[in-house]
Amino acid sequence: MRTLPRSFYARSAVEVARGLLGKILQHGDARARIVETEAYLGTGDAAAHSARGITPRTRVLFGPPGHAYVYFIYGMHYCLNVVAEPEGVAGCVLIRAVEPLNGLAGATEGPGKLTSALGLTTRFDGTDLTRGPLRVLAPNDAPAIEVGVSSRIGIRAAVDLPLRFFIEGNPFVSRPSKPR
DNA sequence: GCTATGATCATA
DNA sequence: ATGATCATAGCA
Repeated sequence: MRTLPRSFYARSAVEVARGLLGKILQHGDARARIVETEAYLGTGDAAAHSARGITPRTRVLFGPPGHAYVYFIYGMHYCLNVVAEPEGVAGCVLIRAVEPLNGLAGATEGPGKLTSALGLTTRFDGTDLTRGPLRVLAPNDAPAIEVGVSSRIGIRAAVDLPLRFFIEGNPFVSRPSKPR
């Protein structure tokens, strides 16, 4: 299996979100298939962390693509994102659900759950996904995938934008069809 | 410095 | 509907 090159990430958040479906998320020996993602745009997206400019937390969103953006939320959960767009342009993809392949304990459907199962914390914030222990790989035998689209989950702003992507029919998708 | 709030999840 | 539980951001 081949590690995705940085050029894969240097595209729009929407393209990266779709492209990430079916790819393999690897942390050490643990591997899982990405089955659900959400795109967050750098500009014109009130729901994105980057919407109000660069802060110490969001600076990685404006940096080079192919890096991890991990943040802590609700006092309990970590969320894993992948930085997209060329350097200088904000934009990221939230990994919402993965399908466990090996070396994984616990549920992985839902952003808080998968980071818990993979052992991801803010320690991985800003790490390079093209090298190091946390990577995204392209499977050798890419199965045919039907991509479903819906509005994003768990946000207040820009609820109507169709920026959530998932593998149609995959049982590990956190929410089968259209949310509220 | 202080405080409101949130890209969640499990439970009732 | 609510609670667990805390980093971040915005303001003073």
